[in-house]
Amino acid sequence: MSSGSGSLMWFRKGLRIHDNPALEYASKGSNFLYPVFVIDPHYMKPDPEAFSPGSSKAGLNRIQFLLESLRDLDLNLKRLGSRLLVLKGEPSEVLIRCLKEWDVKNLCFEYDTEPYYQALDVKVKSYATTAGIEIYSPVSHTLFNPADIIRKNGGKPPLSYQSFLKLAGEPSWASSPLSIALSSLPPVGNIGNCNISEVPTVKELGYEETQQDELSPFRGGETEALKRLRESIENKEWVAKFEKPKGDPSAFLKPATTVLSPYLKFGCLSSRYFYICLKDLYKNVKTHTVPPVSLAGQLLWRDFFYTVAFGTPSFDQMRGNKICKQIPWNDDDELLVAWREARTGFPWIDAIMTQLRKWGWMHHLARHSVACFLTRGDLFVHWEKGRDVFERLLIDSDWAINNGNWLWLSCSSFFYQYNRIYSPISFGKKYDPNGDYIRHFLPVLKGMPKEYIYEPWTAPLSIQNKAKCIIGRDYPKPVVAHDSASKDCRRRMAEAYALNQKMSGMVSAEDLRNLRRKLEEDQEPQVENKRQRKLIG
DNA sequence: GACTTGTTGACGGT
DNA sequence: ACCGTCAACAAGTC
Repeated sequence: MSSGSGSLMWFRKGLRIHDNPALEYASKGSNFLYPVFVIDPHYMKPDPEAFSPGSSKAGLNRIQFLLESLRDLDLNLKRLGSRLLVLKGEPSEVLIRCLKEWDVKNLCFEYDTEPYYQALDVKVKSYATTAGIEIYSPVSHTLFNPADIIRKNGGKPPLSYQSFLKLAGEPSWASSPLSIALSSLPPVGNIGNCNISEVPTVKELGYEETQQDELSPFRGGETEALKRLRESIENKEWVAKFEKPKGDPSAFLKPATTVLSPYLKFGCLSSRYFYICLKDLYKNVKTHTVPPVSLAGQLLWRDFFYTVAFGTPSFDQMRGNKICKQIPWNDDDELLVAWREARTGFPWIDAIMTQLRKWGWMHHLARHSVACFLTRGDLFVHWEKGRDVFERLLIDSDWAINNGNWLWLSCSSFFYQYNRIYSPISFGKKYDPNGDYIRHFLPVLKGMPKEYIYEPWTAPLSIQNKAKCIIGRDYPKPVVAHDSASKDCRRRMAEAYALNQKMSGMVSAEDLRNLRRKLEEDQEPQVENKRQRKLIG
């Protein structure tokens, strides 16, 4: 590194001071440091056409979470004698302009495996290289470098968690201490003619205050992340006994998991620091759970999906994705919208979708429930459509993990037992027989007795009257009958799997069209979707 | 044979 | 009455 000149620290994810190798490198031996975040209008500007308040890419909750994270980062930088320089525009253009304008010898940013950043990095790196600017871009978002794991596996990503674990082993950095604290940072250099602003508020971005009736209860930022982490690992017994599939998806006053995912997504919390804290705790207890169910196992799941996503072309779509089963999903926008707008008539499903819209977060198993319902369980709608809704509305939506889980739940990849279908009625009931979760997120069903709250359409009219909730007027009738719909989904999955096997995965668009036609022809009238909707709704 | 977490109903223990 | 455990259901890919 050349000294006596400036470094530019480009923040994208990794919105933190602790365990931030790029920031540490940028601050060492430089007289000046330019900590930059570029607001991409594409990601932040209000889009009135979108189906929920927010931009064309992100719902308002995640935009809010990001802004809070940036404000916190700015405060933490100020404590160290620096500040965050916020710029607006297409990120690579803005950054290249900064590099031209300022006296920068080092450009530092956290390496990112997502296609969006890969494409951005190509542009920025190519300019920096020709301008003689040194680039430092370390892997610090995940526990492992996905490229290392793929190399170890002979060029292909592992497709099961266990094989991933075997390849991964212990992370190389786990034996030496991480750099957790910085004592000071070099001052910001001359910013010349660049248009620098403070971190904007949602209002300054053009959002009306009344656009959303209930905002997420989770506040963004590194400070909040570390506080949440401390609170989670304070309870050693809880951490030691943590088993993911045993959590209660209906717990909302005190969620059954840590809710650290949004902080990991934006890098407000270092997954490596989290991992070290857990290892430390495990050393000091008699027994503890192990991957895949343990809390450390959850971090490894994250790395697993990052690795597969990085090593799989067209990971985020069905067509052209080698690990994805080709399935003739239906193109029914009416069913998709009912699901998205929490109008399926299944209170468990609609409550989860309402929590998603209001909080931008729901329990892992709740996500399973609604994802299964939309795709292979009941509605047979394309997983890409559901993925888009989650990607927009979740505050923790992460490209690799979100797509990976949709592939999983739709039985398109990783998991293939399509007979195992979550019941939209009984799955929630076993955790929350009283229906408190439903009553909270769907107040219209508040008065429905617990005997009927998971299937309100079965309540006698006198009960509906007493509950002040007439099904079909105050709350919708179910969009499908679960028994027949799930049976039909199984049939379609079996046919699709048979086709994939017959063609050894090389299913063409025409093959799929033919199968879709065949499935429609074979359909018995009483389970035919459109007619059924007319009968029921 | 290994693979993250379905549903229902029976059974036995508390 | 409420819990955990288990088999049956019907069965997938790598």
